[in-house]
Amino acid sequence: MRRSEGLFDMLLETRPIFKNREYLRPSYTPEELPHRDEQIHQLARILVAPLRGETPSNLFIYGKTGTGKTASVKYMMNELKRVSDRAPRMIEPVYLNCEIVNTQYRILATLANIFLDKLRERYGREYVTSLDFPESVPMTGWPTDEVYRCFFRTLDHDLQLAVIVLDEIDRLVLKSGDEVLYNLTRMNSDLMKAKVSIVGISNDLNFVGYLDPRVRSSLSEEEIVFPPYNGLQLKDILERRVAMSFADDVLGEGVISLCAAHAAREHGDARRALDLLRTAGELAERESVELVTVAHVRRAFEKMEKDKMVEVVRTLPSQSKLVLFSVVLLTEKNSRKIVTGDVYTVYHKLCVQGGLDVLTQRRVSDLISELDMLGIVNAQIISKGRYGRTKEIKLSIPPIQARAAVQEEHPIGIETLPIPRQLTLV
DNA sequence: AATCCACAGGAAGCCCGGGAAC
DNA sequence: GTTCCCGGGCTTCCTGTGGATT
Repeated sequence: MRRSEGLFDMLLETRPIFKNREYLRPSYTPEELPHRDEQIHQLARILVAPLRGETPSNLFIYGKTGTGKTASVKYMMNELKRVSDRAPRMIEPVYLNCEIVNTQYRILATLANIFLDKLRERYGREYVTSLDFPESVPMTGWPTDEVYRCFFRTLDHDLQLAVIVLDEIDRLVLKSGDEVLYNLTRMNSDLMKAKVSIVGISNDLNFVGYLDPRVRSSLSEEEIVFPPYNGLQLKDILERRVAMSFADDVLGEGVISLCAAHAAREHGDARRALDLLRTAGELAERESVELVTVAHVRRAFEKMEKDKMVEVVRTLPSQSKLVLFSVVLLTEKNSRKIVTGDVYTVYHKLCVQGGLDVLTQRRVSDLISELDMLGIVNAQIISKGRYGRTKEIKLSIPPIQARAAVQEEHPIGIETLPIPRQLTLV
């Protein structure tokens, strides 16, 4: 390269890989949803009721991650909103993600605030205040029934239908039980003007089993299942997005197929396929080459797996890190099976060495289960007959990676973990 | 068949921090 | 400031359990 050229010249000379990478991000809601016609049809059939003035049935949607559930529902929400002026009553679709809004209180408070805002939009601030409505419901502090009453009153002020979409509803029930759902489904019998319709979205197919029978029957009046995409469908989806997001002729032979194949293996997750494609493109871009190859896809796959894990471990609370580190040490030290008792012994030692609080074995056992759920370790309950019942724990990630992630620099203000270079085991 | 190990994991309750209202 | 409420992390106490051993 000629020295006289500036720093950016080379980068500018190479053709860009992307036309617009936004279309590959999970935040983008596509305008058309290929291979989901049947599901969208069902959705429409159920949600058409409010346009005729009836209350639509409550609805349950199942499907693994990345099968287009959220996208389809958001699409339907837009459509509902668009045609709602033709309906006999106002239709207000509301979307809540229960991963974030995950307690009864928070759900009710969020809903109350949303509908308070809508009320003010319609009638003006002064009128609403004059009716003795609060400015807003605080995100903590009130008794829950007070929040419920506030939401109820706000909602019932107008002739309207609230279509409440609860995404990742399984998270909510797992964490806080089904009391909210019971209250929400029961509302209709008390509301004078307004009506409520619940749309629950769940990744977990067995989820209804956990529900109170009363909630179950009223919530799953209608059900729609989103099956995973197969390899061909994924390929088709990718091709459509590629046309929008990548420059022409920058994808090498087999790139799309490989992305689709990877995702098909992971229960047909379209989101992952798109992420993979984008990351592969970004790797190629960083190398300033003009062609994305299957090698880029392979490296993108490895990178994503590793990033995901490092991030999870890095953000672990320090006690969990210590438990994980105990497993790492045991894995490095010996080949025999690691059980809860071993981990606790090492963990205890680390705590004493570092002058940290020592948690009880009961709690550590829970922490191990959490690590298991995060996919960092694999904990299986085994029975050794006379020698008890315990969890056999294996690292699911290479010990070197785990060690590096645990030992990563801590943010300022958090105490350093007492991680020794060498540990003498008992 | 009875025993017994080494825990699993449920239930209840404590403590603390944070926010709101009084 | 005090009081109330909520949620999260944790402990204490407890009952349950698969299967080798007695």
